[in-house]
Amino acid sequence: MAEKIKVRDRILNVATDLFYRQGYNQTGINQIIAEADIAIGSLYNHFPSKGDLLVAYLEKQEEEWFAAFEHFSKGANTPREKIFRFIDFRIEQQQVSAFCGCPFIKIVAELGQDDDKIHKLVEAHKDKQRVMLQSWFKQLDYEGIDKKLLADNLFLMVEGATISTTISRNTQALESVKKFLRKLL
Amino acid sequence: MAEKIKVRDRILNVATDLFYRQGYNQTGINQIIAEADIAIGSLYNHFPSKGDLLVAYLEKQEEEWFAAFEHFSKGANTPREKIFRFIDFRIEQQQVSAFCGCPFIKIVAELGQDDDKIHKLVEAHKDKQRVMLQSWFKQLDYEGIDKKLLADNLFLMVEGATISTTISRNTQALESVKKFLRKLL
DNA sequence: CAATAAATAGATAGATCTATCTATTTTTAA
DNA sequence: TTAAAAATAGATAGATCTATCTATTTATTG
Repeated sequence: MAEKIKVRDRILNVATDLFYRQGYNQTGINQIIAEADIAIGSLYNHFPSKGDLLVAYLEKQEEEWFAAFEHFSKGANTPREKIFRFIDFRIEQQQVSAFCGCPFIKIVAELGQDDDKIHKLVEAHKDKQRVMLQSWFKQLDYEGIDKKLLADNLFLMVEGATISTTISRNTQALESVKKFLRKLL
Repeated sequence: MAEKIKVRDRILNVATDLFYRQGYNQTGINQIIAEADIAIGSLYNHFPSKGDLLVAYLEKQEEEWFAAFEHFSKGANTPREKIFRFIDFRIEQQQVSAFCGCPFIKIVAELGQDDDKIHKLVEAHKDKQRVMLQSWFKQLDYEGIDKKLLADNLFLMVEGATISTTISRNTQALESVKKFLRKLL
C-alpha cells in the first residue's frame, strides 16, 4: 500500500512549488491548503505564520540543493570535472523547472533587504556554493589567471546566466559559460 | 519660482521609487497616492490600472538607463574605455540605490513568466545592453578568445555580480569582475 | 468672463488575505 | 480499549487591496 505523506510534508511540498513558481507574495494561504488538501488549522499548527513557512521552504531548498548536487556530480573525480558538473547541474535545474530561476535570488528580489533572516539565509547559501567552487579551482592544475579570482568570476557568470535563462527561456547563456570556460581552462 | 511638477510625473516618480525599493506587490495604491500627495481619482485618470503604472515605470527605467549611461560614459573614446565604463556605471547604480539590484531583474523574479508584456520589455532591455557590449568588443583590438563569446560572458558576469551586490550589500563582486577583465584584456 | 478640463476629498464596493476559533472526527499510542 | 494528539470543516474577524463613484473645487484656455 502507498506510504501516506505526512500533513506537514504535504504543506511544505505544495508551498515549495507555489512559492517558487508563483512567488511568495502571489501565493495565498488558501491556495496552499486547497492544493495540499489539508485544513487551515493544520497549517497553522505546523507553521505559526506564513513567514515561518517561507523559512522552512528556504531551509529545505538549501538542504536539497547540496544533496541533489552531490548525487548529480557522482562520478566526477577531477576538480575540472566537478567544475563542469556544477554548470551542468544548474542547466538541468533550469530545464526541469521550465526556467523559473534560482529560488534564493527570486526571494531576495521579491522581499528586498528588509527581512534579515531570509537575507542571511540566502547569503550563506550562495557563499557555500562559491567556496565550493574555490576549493576545486585550488586543486586544479592550471597556470593562468589567479585561481580564486577565476572561481569567483565563474560563479558570477553562472549566477548571471541563470537569470538570463529565465529571461530568454532557454539554456543558451549557461551553455555560453561552458564554452567560455572550455576556452579558458 | 519653482517649476511645479505635473501630477502624472509625481505619481510616476513615487511609483518608481516604491516599486524599485519595496517591490511591486508590496507597494499599494494607497501608499503611492499618499507619498505623491495626489487624489486617487487622479491616479486612475492617468493610469487605468496598477499594471499600466508598472508598464510606465519600466518604460521610464528603460529610457533613463541609456540616457544616464550615455552621460556617464561621456569622455570614453576607445572601446576598451567604454567597456570599463559599463562596469563602473553599474557599480555606481548599485551604490546610489543602496544595493537594490536591477529593476528589470527584480520585476521578472517577482512576476515570473506569466506577464508576457513585462517579460518582453525586460528581454529587450537586456538584449540592448548585450548588443552594445558586443559592438565594443568587435571594435576592440584584441587577439584572444572569440570576442562575441567574451562580450556575452562579460555581460553575464556583470549580471551575476549585480545580484551578488544586493546579497552582500557591497561592491566586491562588481570590483572582482573589473579585476578579472583587466587580467584578460 | 465663461466653458472645459483636471484635480481634489472621501466614501465605498467587493475581493482577497492572514490568522483565529469552535466543534467534531480521525489517528496514534499506551 | 481508552485517553491524548492530530486533523478536519468551516465560520469569521479584521486588515488590506484595487478600483469606482459622487460631489466639489481649482486650473486652463478660448
